[in-house]
Amino acid sequence: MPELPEVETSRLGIIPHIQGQNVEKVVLRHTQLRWPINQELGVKLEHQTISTISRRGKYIIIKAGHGNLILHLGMSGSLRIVPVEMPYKKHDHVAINFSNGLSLRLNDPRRFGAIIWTETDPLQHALLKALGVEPLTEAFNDNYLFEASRQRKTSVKQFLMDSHIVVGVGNIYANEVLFAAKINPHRAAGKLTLADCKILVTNIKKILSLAIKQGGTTLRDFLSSEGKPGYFSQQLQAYGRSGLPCPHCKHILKTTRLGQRATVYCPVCQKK
DNA sequence: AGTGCGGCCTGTCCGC
DNA sequence: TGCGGACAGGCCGCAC
Repeated sequence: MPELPEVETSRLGIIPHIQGQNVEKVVLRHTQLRWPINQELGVKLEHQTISTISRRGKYIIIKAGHGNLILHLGMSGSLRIVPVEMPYKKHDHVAINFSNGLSLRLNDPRRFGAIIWTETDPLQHALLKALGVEPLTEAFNDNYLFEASRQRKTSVKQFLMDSHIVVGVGNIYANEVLFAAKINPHRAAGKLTLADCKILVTNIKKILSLAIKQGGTTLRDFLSSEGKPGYFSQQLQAYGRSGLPCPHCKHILKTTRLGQRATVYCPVCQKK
C-alpha cells in the first residue's frame, strides 16, 4: 500500500525513463478506477511530450504538453516501466507508450487509484487544493502542528493521518511515528503539548526521509517502478507486529482500531 | 467546522 | 480441496 515514500520512490523511478519522451500511444484496458478514467485520455496525451514529474502529497503530477496527468496509486497501485512489447500482467489497467520504446504501466488490483487529466493548474484541482503541508518542508514544524491541533478532539493518530493537516502520513507511518515518539495513539490531538508536537514532527521527518532513502516500505502488493522492492519494512517497529514483543521493553504490543484502522502500540512505552 | 462512517475493490487468509 | 466470510486500507463524500 503505497505511502508517501513509495510514491516518491515511484516518481523518482519513472523520471529517467519518461521525462522528455513523447507519448506515442495510450492504452486504456480498464477505466473503472476510483473514478472512471476519461475516455479522451488517449486523445489528450498522444503526441505530447512529458516535461516534469512532480508530487504533491501522494499524488504524482505528470506534465504533458499543456495539460497534467494527476495520478494516485490508492491502496494497491504500482507503476512499472517495461518494454512496449512486454505482455500485460493481470490488473495492468493503463499503458502509456513512449517513443523510446518503453511503456509506463499502471497496475492496481484493488482499483482505489486514480488517473485524472486536467488542463488547468493541477495544484488548484479540487483533490489537491485543500491538502495540508508537505512533511519534509520547513512549513511543517512544531508550531504548525501545535496550532493545527488546538481544540481537536480526534485522536492524535487520526489527526496525523488527516491529509488536510499534513500529507503523506498513512497508517503504517502513523503507527511507527507514534511508537518512536512514545505517544499513545488514542491521545486527543487537542491535548498535545508543544513539546509533543516537536517530537512528532522530528520523528515524521526522520522516518519518512529514511524510508524514502531506502526505497519505501515493501508490502506484498507493492513493487517500485523498476520492480525492486524497498527495504524499510525490515525495520518497522510497531506496524504489523501486534502480539510480538515491544522492541524496547519486550511487553507485548497491543492492537486496537482507530477510525476503522489497525492500530498497533506498546501499552507500556506509549503512555504519553 | 469537526467528526464518524459507508463505500469502493480484490487478494489473502482462516475455519469448516 | 473448496467455499464463505473477515480483513486489509486511502480517501472521498455524505450525514449529523
